[in-house]
Amino acid sequence: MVAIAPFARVKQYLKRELGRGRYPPGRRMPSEAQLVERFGVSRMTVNRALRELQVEGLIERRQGIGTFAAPLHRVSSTLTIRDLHDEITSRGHTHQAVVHLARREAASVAVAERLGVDRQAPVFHTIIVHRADGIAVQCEDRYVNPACAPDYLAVDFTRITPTHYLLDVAPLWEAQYSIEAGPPTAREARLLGIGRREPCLIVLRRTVSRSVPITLARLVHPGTRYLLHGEFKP
Amino acid sequence: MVAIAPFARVKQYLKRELGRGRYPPGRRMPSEAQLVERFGVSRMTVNRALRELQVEGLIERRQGIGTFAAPLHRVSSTLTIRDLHDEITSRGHTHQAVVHLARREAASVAVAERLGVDRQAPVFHTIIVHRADGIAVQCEDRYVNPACAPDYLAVDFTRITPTHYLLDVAPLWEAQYSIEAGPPTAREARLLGIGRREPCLIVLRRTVSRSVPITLARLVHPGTRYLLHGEFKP
DNA sequence: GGAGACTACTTGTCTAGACAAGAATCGGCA
DNA sequence: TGCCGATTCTTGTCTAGACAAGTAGTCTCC
Repeated sequence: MVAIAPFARVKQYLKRELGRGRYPPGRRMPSEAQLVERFGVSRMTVNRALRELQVEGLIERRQGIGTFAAPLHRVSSTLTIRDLHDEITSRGHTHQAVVHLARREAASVAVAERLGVDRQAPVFHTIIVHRADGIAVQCEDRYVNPACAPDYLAVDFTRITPTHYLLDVAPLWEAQYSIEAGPPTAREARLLGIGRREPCLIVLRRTVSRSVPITLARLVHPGTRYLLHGEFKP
Repeated sequence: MVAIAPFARVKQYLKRELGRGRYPPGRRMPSEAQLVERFGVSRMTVNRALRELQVEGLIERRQGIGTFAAPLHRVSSTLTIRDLHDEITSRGHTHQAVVHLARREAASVAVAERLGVDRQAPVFHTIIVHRADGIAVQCEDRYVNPACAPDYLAVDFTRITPTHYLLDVAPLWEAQYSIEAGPPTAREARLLGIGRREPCLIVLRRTVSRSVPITLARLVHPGTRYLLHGEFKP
């Protein structure tokens, strides 16, 4: 396809017009029929262009009403969370994991509730510090539901990260996460080799597969040694 | 459409099989022709299902070769950054903005470089503290390229947030951002009414519209009063 | 043995037409 | 006036067929 595909041409045109401010948020955009006529393509082609723009959040469509420029006052981008091992090694650094705890425990009330198990039921608990070129960049404190990964404790976490292993065991999942800044706990500060008052980026993540909670993770990164970054591209 | 649409049925089936681990990463998946036969639908319908799964990152497709289960060792979600005003008021809180600085300045070397203007060229600089129910939740330190928004300083920022205004002036843009934890500057601590050692969530954002840098922003949130949250849904 | 043509299979895309369903408008009728 | 149905416009979806283009294997001919 040396020339640009028709559906892409329609898309490009509409994007450019949106970028020029021709369609401010809420303004009605051309209907499919109008675009069919203007570009001399079939309706399916126009429909695909519009559907993709809708997925990208640039327009809103309502059956029976029409197509409208989306209010761009929220902007979204895909945030990719990669396996930490990949992330470190792909930048040419060496990754090393030190296991400080890996055992079966009785679930506390808070853990039991969020992990969907009974109070005092056995759960797996690991604490692993990840280092890039010898420098501690993450303290990973994780609880795992044994029902989902019965062999979790047998994994050699110096070679396979928990994230990686859990993705193999439970391929598709959903997760809720929050990102905040805060101080490390005393133990985390000691394991990371930082001061107790040093600001840390703390990610809390709860992972669910087919309605069954799999794992709770608290990922603590020393603020000066780690940052999330990303890019928006409408 | 009371019954589920055919393309969604195909999608759902493949998602379920992926979730059950039937197609581990890299495994070949059924071809379009096979799915057409199995579901008794047209190829366009199957194609749409597969295309959407591809966009969601669940499968990889290569022309001439076939369709394959994607390696799920990176997981992505859409991170939505909303206008702070919307975010606060939509939760039933009141939003208040206090302008602490709004003036024209000569660009420093660092600002000039990142904003794509000459050194010492005039740029706009605003410092605004945003409060939710009277509590400071963000200190917004922003530089704006005058070429993109000549009337920037005339805006009443107690009523319209800079983000909102800039989105109106330059509708479509790209942004790079980074999120880290760190201490506030002395001035930020004073403006936010927090201690100098209190951990803060710091977002740095650079926004570009059609290759022209628009604005640089440093958004500082007291760690205990703000958190980003989100959700992955494959 | 090697090179090139041929074939089969894959995904990528487009077309013209069709029906369904949601929403607004207009006309007629009580 | 007020209500109800018909019409029209919109998006949502599906179909059957078509051609293009990338890949891999096979077959033939030199």
